[in-house]
Amino acid sequence: MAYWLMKSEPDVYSIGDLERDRTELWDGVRNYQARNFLTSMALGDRAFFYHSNTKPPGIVGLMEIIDINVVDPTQFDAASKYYDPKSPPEKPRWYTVTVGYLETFATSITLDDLRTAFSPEELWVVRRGNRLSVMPVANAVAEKLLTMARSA
DNA sequence: GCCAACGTTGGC
DNA sequence: GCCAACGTTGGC
Repeated sequence: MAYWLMKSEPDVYSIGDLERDRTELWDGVRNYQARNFLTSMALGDRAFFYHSNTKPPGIVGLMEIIDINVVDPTQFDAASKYYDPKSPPEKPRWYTVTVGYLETFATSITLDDLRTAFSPEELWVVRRGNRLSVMPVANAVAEKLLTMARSA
């Protein structure tokens, strides 16, 4: 089982929204590196939910990957802000996953906490200028994150 | 294929 | 609201 980190702005979609909805199709990723990580995911993988563009940014909960290789429907929706007119319907450009809610951490792990605990090499989200919205998390790092989340 | 212009992300 | 980082686009 692999671990990942997935970002969302809480004003757009938050861990509270996922707790209410229970499952969610993770649409709108329009970056090839992030998409390649999405298509690398396996059923049962876990993903840390990261709140970006908020105060304070940080990891707020845990999700499970419950469906994989899902064609992102918003790429064909002309009314969507994620519409991609260059994506051929017979060979869609953008794939994603469906996530399921697992837990909201009693205390979120802020970006400051992450910088204290991990190097930029260990955890990509603490890299300067990092804009990737989906990234892998090494198992050893994931286990430490879970310990941090549950010992607070 | 290069690279300047542009747009977006996301911390602060 | 600002701006650094950086991916994408498009002219050549």
